Amino acid sequence: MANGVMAEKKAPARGEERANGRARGIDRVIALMEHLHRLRTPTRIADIARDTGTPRSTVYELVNTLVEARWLELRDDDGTVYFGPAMHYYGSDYLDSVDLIRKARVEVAHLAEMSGETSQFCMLEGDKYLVVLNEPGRRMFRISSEIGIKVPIPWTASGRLLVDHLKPDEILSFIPDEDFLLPDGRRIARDEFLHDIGQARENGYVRTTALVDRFTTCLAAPVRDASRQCIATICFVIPADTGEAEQKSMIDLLIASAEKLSVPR
Amino acid sequence: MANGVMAEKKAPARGEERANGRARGIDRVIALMEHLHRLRTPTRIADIARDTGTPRSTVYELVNTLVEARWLELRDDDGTVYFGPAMHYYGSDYLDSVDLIRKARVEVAHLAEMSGETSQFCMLEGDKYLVVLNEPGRRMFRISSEIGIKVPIPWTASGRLLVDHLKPDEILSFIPDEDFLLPDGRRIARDEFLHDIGQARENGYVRTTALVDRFTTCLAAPVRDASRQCIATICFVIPADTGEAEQKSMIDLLIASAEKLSVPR
DNA sequence: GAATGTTGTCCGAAATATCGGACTTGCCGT
DNA sequence: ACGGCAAGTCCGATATTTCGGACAACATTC
Repeated sequence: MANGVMAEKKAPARGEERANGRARGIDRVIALMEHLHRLRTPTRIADIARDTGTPRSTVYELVNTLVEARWLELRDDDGTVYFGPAMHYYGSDYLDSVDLIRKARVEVAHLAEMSGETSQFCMLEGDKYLVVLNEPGRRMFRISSEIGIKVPIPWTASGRLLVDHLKPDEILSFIPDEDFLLPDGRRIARDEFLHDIGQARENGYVRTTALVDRFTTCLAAPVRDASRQCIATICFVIPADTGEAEQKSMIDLLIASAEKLSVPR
Repeated sequence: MANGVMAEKKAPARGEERANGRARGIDRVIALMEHLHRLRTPTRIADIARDTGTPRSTVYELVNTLVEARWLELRDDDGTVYFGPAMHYYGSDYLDSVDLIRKARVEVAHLAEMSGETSQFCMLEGDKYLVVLNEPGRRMFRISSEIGIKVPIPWTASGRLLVDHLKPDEILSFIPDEDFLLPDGRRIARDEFLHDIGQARENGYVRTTALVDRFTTCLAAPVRDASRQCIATICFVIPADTGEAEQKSMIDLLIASAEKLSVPR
């Protein structure tokens, strides 16, 4: 295998499995795009075929079609493909069409510019947390964006705000058990997690340190809808050794921005 | 017709026309997405069917699939569909994967924040100009983004830089005749256009006023590759009555940013 | 330089996705 | 209340797309 890509799941087409291997082109394409998004790197066609369980001849056929439409681009001359400009155009149309996100973009950009630190706008999708907007700061100590990548709720500061409308037992049944296990093997205690959530609601913000990454602190503030439910968060991702005074003033910035995005009380 | 959408072209599937109306699902989907991007507004399914020349039952079937994959979203409860979050995720992956664009994002954001005015990053696609990145200023006097929308080269300030590696006769044969006709019916004189281009190359920037829009001025500076060819531009879109001193300092900002994005001489 | 593996193209067969049209439901104006 | 129109669902037939496998062109290894 010339590329370090591992088969992830031998994705079974999409939706329901079909008895024989045959699938619609559109379902193959959806699987292909999801696969590229998971890998987040230009990928060779043969690897796509293997890892998505799509016949090789079919992938070649579809990739040709998609490259022509600029949904995909051939990269580097090393026979890899990745997303093309059309995805950016359609994605921009989406961002502009959603009121809250359009406003959040201004806030996130402003926060990142003001502070020089990475600022994000996050929401839930199902029982997972994900980054919707990411504005790298001047420091930019994390290069690869994680936009649209699902992450377990307990791994994140924002997650502690996004479930704060649920009762403790609802929270624990909402979040899958395995999501309390951090990537480094540590396990987040359920009662501590619930305690954090109560604390966060009281404070109007949340801070976590060294959760996913040993040297990173996250600061987050809640964006609330008319019913005071937290529908999104806005946050900073900063080095853990940032001074307390600086952190305090960043929290104030966050709360002000979050307030602007929230439906007025 | 309950919606003000006009049939644009009765799009003939994609690629080559097929004798009978039958087409692949993937080609139908590509036509559908391009259609939404052209309209840039949530659209009813029946209208999509009519305007793309796709059978109604087929569109319903495909839209269901795409909504499930979050490529599309049902909007408003008024039965319209538009792009969904997946497009944003894939589009972000694209932006992050292209070196020049990733760097340009920082510059454009910075310029918009500094000046409070709308800043853009533009490139050619075929013989058309298009906006790749758009950061609205605080003023934000133009709401709808035009990201990924093809515009005739002569209509734009940046266009006068993007063709400056061609000889005069090459330029005139590169740009379609009808592209010299402005939306308001005026026609751009070819020799004036060529003169502008020469001037722009000499100055290292270009300014246009009241081209597409009577009250708008555009300032643009060239991003050049190793062979000194202009491969992109970075620009401001400002009210035409902006003071000269302010414009001058904005031009300096532009040139500095464009220089940073260019391959060093 | 033979053996082995990888990339990309091509082709015919068969399984099936697309399509047309019928049908239901709901809305609107008269 | 009624007729006309649009939205959305459903179903069977058939034109077409997917798929497997063969093949050629290169690259890599021993």
